Amino acid sequence: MNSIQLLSNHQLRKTQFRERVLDIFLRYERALSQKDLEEQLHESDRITLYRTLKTFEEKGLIHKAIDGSDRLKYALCAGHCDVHAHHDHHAHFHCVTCERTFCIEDVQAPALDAPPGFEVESTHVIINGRCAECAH
Amino acid sequence: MNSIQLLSNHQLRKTQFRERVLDIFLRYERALSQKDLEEQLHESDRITLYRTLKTFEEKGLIHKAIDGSDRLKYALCAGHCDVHAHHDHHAHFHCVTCERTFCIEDVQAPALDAPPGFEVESTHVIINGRCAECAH
DNA sequence: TTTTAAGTGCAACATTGTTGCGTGTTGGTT
DNA sequence: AACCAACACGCAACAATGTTGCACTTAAAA
Repeated sequence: MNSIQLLSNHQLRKTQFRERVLDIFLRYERALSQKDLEEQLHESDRITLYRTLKTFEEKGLIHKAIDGSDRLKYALCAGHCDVHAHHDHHAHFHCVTCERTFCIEDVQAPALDAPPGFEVESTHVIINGRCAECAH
Repeated sequence: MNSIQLLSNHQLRKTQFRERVLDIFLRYERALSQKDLEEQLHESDRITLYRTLKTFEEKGLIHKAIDGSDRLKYALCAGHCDVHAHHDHHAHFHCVTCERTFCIEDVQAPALDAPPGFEVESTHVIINGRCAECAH
């Protein structure tokens, strides 16, 4: 999957900026904050990036990666999300040392007993700890 | 448990402001954002509140309630947390309609297989959905 | 009651989130 | 190939939130 395919699959216009952003996601394969992206995109407009991420999220290319850090992060969707719904049910591993966040596809959300009357829509699992590089 | 006991149990000076903040937590029994608190505390200093919450969190009176919303929230700890460590392993239910967040003590974090070399420190479970009041 | 370590409140600044608007670009249509 | 309308971009501006420094006040220990 390349950035141009991703854009056309999601009814988005192909622009140089969007391709650059998607290429970074494809290259790093982990959740990235806006700041992470700005560091990779030499010369980029903060607002354009903000709106680009928002659009990508709405169209189902990327999803918010809740990791418990203060900073909002995004990660590429596995592939079958679209403008109607996201289907990412994996866990996010957040390294407390290097602050990087990884998607862990294997972990499923637990079966749960919500209180009576509560309607469950989606669940997220966040794991805090130290990644392989920071652990030793 | 009242606010004065909570403060002395955690080696914190008893001040009027801290008592007011704790009373709100005791009254509402759910996770509250700084803005929620400001609305209850008529006349309060934003910075003092910010530092008060930070201190409470460090001393183990309250914990960050990660709920996937943009706003950081805090909730009272169950009781056995202190300056050394937090021991809150419950789930947080975040209502997508009214934005309120509830601690769900019954749900445990799932057993998990972190990738090789990753050290797990803590896990969080977030449930998004609609609370009893907003569901019907 | 005195002392001092801690808490409070104001000012100031940094960072991030968000919107409006004029200009440039894309992709479909003529 | 040229045109056009919708969309995307980039700048300005503002809002909300996070954070620190400092002077003044207060809690609690001596």
